[in-house]
Amino acid sequence: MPKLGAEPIRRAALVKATIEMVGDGGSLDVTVAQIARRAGMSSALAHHYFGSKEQIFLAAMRAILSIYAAEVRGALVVAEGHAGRLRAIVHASFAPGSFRREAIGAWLNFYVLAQTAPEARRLLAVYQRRLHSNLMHDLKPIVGARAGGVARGLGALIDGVYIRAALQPGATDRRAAAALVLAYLDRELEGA
Amino acid sequence: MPKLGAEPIRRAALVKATIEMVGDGGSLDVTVAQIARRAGMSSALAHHYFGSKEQIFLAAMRAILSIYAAEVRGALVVAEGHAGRLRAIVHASFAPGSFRREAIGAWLNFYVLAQTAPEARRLLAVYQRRLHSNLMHDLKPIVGARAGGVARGLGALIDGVYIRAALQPGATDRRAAAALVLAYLDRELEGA
DNA sequence: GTTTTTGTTGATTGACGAGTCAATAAACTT
DNA sequence: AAGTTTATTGACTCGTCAATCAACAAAAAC
Repeated sequence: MPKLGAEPIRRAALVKATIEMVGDGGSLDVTVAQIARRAGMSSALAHHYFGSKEQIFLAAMRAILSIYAAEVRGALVVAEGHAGRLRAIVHASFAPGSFRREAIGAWLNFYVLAQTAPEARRLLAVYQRRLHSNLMHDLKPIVGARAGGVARGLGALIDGVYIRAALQPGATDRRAAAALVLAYLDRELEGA
Repeated sequence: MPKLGAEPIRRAALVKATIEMVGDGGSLDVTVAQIARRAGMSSALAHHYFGSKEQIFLAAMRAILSIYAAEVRGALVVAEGHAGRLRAIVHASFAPGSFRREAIGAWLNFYVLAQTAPEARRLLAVYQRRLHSNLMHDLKPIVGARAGGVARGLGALIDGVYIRAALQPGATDRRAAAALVLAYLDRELEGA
């Protein structure tokens, strides 16, 4: 059966399966065997490619974060003006690629992982810093000294909407979620 | 050693230890033995009083929610006017009783628990509904039709601030957190 | 065509942890 | 004083799961 060049395919399959299982199951208590089974291989193979369960989780987290980062980059290139760029960042947070049931569920669980696994914490910190600096870049010219507070508010609000979405499976409307955050943004930009 | 009437003391000690361990450790992966040890008893006794680990967690969650509920009630009796009551609700969310490191950490983890344990989900739903209806009660007279959106925004923002606080141990200022949410509220109430 | 590299798994190990149980002891009841 | 209820634990069971290993298979390299 050994088709050569299997490694990247296997890794990707495991990452995908991990996100699905963690997101759907709503818990980090998934066994390597379950993940491997879903990805169509033995648990031994999963260990072979990733070395440990933690590495599998971290890879899944990296995947989610990089999808999100790509979404933001993509949205920013076509956006115009400071306000437009800020809206683009918000929109990216609720783009179909990131705002799916499993991804949201996985996200919440990775938050928890970040409390114990230093590497997960680091990844999350990178994401948060990048989001913050992206926001600041376009907020400062518009709202000046208030930029810091607004950026923190936006970040917290996005996370809050996410966490709530994770708990209302199905009842979560992407557009409504985005609209809520955009309303906050517009209000803060009023008269600027 | 058997002092009679130990049950309530033991239960309380276990609940306290659970919140501390889950909050500090940042994970639901604490063993009953660890919790019991911290509470100064054997794991067998913990099982004797609670029956299962899940019941211990649920009791801890109930304790956190009831502290919060009491905080809100207390704040509401002295508040005056719709806007004052809304501010009181926000303040209660960041009162020293609830906004402590372990409590915040535990909170985040109970969110995760709610994804898998139906009873935990129910408790959380009760809290969210109560918060929402409290907010609506005083928002409707001021902002009318916009009340629903504002209430959802406030709820999400509070949760978001909490989740971020859970990840920045130490770096979390209670007042700053409250101020952020209050700023949002004030902005929504502007001109009303 | 043999050796090496890559892919793959079943079986096993070793640890850990939830929940049970039997036994012990102090206090309360009668 | 005998019996009952409450408190308490050490030792044990039983299951689960991450990680390892030995072995097998196919492709590549030599």
